[in-house]
Amino acid sequence: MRRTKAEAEETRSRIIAAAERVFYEKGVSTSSLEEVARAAGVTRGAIYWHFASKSDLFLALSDAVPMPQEDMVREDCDCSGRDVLGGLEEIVGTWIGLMAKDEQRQRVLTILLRCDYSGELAPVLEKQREITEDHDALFAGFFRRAETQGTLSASWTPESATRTLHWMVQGLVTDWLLFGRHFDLETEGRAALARLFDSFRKPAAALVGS
Amino acid sequence: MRRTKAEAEETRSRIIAAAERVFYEKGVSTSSLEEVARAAGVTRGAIYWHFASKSDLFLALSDAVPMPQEDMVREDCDCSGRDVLGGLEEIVGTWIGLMAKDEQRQRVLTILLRCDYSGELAPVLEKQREITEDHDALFAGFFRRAETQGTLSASWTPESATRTLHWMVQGLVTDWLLFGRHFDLETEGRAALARLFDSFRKPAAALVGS
DNA sequence: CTGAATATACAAACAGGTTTGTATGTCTAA
DNA sequence: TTAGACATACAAACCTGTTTGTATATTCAG
Repeated sequence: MRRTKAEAEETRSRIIAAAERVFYEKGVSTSSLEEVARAAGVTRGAIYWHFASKSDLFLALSDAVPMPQEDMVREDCDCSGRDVLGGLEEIVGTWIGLMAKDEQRQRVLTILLRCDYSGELAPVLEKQREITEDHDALFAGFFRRAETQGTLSASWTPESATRTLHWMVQGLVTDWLLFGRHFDLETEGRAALARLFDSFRKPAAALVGS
Repeated sequence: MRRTKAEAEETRSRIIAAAERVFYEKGVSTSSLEEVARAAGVTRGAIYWHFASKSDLFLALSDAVPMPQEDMVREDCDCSGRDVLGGLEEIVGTWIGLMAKDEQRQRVLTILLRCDYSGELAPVLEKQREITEDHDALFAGFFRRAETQGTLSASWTPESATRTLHWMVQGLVTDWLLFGRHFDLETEGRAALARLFDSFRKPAAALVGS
């Protein structure tokens, strides 16, 4: 019965994959480790060998997929050039496109959105909060640079712009994931982004009075 | 032990109030009916007399507080006058102010945001979805009227404006409720609304070039 | 290189607590 | 008296965490 290390690692990922399916279909709090085990073709013994508890497994699952800002951070330096706002818009738009295609990420994010964080899962929520803070700090940096450049409209502050952008993207994705993907995420998302960033930008005085 | 009708009705509402406290503190899935009963000063027998099950109690709790659009709908006809966009902004702003003050509503909404809708609670989510749809339809009506009036900026359609407004308000309130009310809801909310509606409105050509 | 010793990677069984739903008892307002 | 409004008691279903068993990889002495 003893498996090789490679095989053990494979059962571990099989368990995570099974948890993804089961949690996605039945919700985290309502599904038992027995169900996950069956879906993975193992017994609860295997799960308890690889993970300390259900919340530990849940944590591993949420770690298995990169969070938004981890994707976006990479692009940070690329667009520090001239058009800061355009660069940020492109970064966010790219991420939305990524989400629209990656079904695994959609499932995991859906699980994270639906689950009840009270009790054992509280630390996961805390982690989410920290991630969000880093995320916002990164965005605020962009807007501050735009402000310095003079390209940010006077009616926005870097902080308010960050928050509004954050809220809109979160609302967009939440709406799409929780309510049955009833619109085209990338198209709608990019269009909404374009309009929002249009309001971020200083009005081009030259074009007025045509 | 037999109570009068008025007393029984009071027991019922005591149970709901207790459920509100317990669910808010411990989360829906992690708290038992025994805990709710203790918090209400009764036994589970009383709960099972008034409610068929835990999800039934949960449903009653979510019905106990009016949902956003039920507040806003009342104001519908008042502002159908001249400044449609200003009227809508005022309606939403008023509702945000209402939320900022009503602690019961804050708790119930927080419970609804945190809980795991998979399984027994699925019908509640469906209800939420329908409410949201009505809500959006109402808002879209405003924007259509604004479009007819010619006050809606050409870069927005009634639908896109509705969605963006929806996402922003939802993001605003979610952020505020789930992450410890770390900013002033009414101030930030009204400011964000003002900026968003500023971008909804047609640019005032007369003011340019001063 | 080889076989014994040991650690691994699970399966299976066990013990225990919790929670749910229900059935029944009981007191009292109507 | 009777039906309503509970309290109490009970049974059954889960689910979790732990323990035990065990076949097999690894490892390491010789």
